[in-house]
Amino acid sequence: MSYDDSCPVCRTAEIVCGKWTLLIIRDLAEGRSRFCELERSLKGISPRTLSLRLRALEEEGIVERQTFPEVPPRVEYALTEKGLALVPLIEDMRSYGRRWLGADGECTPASGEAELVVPAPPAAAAA
Amino acid sequence: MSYDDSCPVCRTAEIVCGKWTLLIIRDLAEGRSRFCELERSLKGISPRTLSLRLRALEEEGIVERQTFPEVPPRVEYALTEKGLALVPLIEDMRSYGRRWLGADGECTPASGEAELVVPAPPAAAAA
DNA sequence: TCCCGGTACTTCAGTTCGTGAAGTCTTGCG
DNA sequence: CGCAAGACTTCACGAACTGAAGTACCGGGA
Repeated sequence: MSYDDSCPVCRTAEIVCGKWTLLIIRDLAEGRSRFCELERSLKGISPRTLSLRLRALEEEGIVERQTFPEVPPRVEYALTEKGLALVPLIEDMRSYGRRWLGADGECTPASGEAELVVPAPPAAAAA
Repeated sequence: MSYDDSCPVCRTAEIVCGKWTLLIIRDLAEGRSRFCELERSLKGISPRTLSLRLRALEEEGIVERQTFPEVPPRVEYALTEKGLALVPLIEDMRSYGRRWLGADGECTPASGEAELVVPAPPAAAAA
């Protein structure tokens, strides 16, 4: 891919810059998820791309895959520690999008967001 | 591109996920730069891609382009405020790369890094 | 005089990446 | 039987990215 391997920004860019990759991680940051849930949440992704991304992310050790031997087979994906470490990146993107791109949708169930980021807003800021 | 427009993460992903885009911003975060400097620093980028990215980034209001009517014509690119707001993202990527991908190179002239983060080195450093 | 080098690109042909639609495999249900 | 669910593959096509080459400009050296 011709990026410079010794540069940490390049290395991260390589992982992160496939189309949909960051969005998959954003979804998984909310909790473990199944293939078809991701497919539904990432409206517009092709199953081929989702499959490819998930596989690559698994190889990188960013997501973990767990198969259940049920009868429509069930597979769940979750972030590893290495994957969780990307969440601050996502949060930066979220605030950037809100501040500079005028995007204010939730796009994720809003459940995890508070947990993940805000430790405890100092009540003073509001006043 | 089929991303969800109301989602801030998606919107940012759209901007940021072209190959090289983040690296261009990383370079520009070190200070204004010319086309051929970027070309040299981003070893392996094709001039076409660089040109395309720079143009797109300009349209987005992330970089500013300034032309000097000199005799080999000179063009300089710099981050706007909207572009500078992406620097924390780059810094997250840098620490992620260092911590989780074992990449410890500098990849940028090392000059800017300190400038950007440290407000003013105590005069003792020079002596 | 003619060619060279530097800068900022554009054009071209070819490869890789991502897409939508459709197909695969398994078993439970009506 | 035939469809449904779930997790994918396969296929053919278009978009993105690539390397090599070309364009336009002019000053300077052989």
